[in-house]
Amino acid sequence: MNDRDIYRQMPLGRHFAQIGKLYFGALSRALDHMDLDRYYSILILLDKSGKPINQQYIANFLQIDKATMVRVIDQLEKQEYITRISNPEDRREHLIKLTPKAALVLPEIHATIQKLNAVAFEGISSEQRENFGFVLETIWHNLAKEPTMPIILSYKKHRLGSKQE
Amino acid sequence: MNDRDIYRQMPLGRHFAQIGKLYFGALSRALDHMDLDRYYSILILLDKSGKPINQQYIANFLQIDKATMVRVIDQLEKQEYITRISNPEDRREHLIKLTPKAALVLPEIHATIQKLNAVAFEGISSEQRENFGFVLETIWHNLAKEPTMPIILSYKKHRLGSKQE
DNA sequence: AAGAATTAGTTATTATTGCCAACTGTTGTG
DNA sequence: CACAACAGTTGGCAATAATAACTAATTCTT
Repeated sequence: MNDRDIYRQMPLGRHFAQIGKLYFGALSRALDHMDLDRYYSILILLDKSGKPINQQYIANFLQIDKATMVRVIDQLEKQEYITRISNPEDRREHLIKLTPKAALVLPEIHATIQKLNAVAFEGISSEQRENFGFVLETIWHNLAKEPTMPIILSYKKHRLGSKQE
Repeated sequence: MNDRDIYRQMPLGRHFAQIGKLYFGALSRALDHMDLDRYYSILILLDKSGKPINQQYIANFLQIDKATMVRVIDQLEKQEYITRISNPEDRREHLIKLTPKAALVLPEIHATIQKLNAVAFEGISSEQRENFGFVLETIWHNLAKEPTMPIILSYKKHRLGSKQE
């Protein structure tokens, strides 16, 4: 069996993981000049939601546990991309709101993602692409029903200066 | 915008990562009774290759660095799934060979993966599935050409007993 | 054929991550 | 009013994989 065939025999999840890795590597690279490490997703979520949302909601949406979320929010707040506002209607909640600084960088983030998506889908017809999206969602649904072990997933951007092979 | 629409706006890579996580969670769960933590992939690679291969080759194939590979191999060797053999033709190399114990568990691993793949693709026509595979490979190629930051990806199985939400 | 460069593998060190458990303060429920 | 449930916070921890520096074996250079 040659490499290509063996590759096809690998567990499906491995391909997803690998591609996810490639994608975030490219995205990190393209947005490297921002001090944002990763967590673009949080800003995007807030942006698209169009209204302040609390931490627990974000954590659920992004499938991160709330303790981790606290630290991410801390970081983003320190960098002045977001602010915490205590919700007067439920003082347990902290509503997270985008700052003007975030509004400034979001267009570039969106544009970069669009561009990267375009690269990813190069040579693929819009029909195929649509089908792909459908299958992706279906797989997600199918697997979400399966019993699982808790799995820790981390995408960590490495410090600069590490060599590239 | 509702959650579903927002989800669609998230970076493509996020979906891959998430699905990869689900997949490995389910796989780990299904194969929990084996003492194999993860690294099924190495056994599969060795199995499909049909011949002993050296560590560097495995590391390249699975995109793991060689230092990490040493530990994985150590672990698998201790558990007697593989053996290291010094290659007489190039004594720098250690050829990795599956043991009878590995041969014993491999059928179940393969079967479990097949079953899980079947679950994942439930409700998807073989045509769609084929198209999906094609798109996946294309995306991989497209992204592999992009400049990237080094990204550390880890899928870590958690100890038992942790609660599931 | 001797010395330099490369390669496979190893070890030690290190930074990072994101989980869990335990805690505080707030709200809802009986 | 007591008790449960919930949002957020903090500390501690286990796991991971990367880099760098090293050894031993091989190949390349001149």
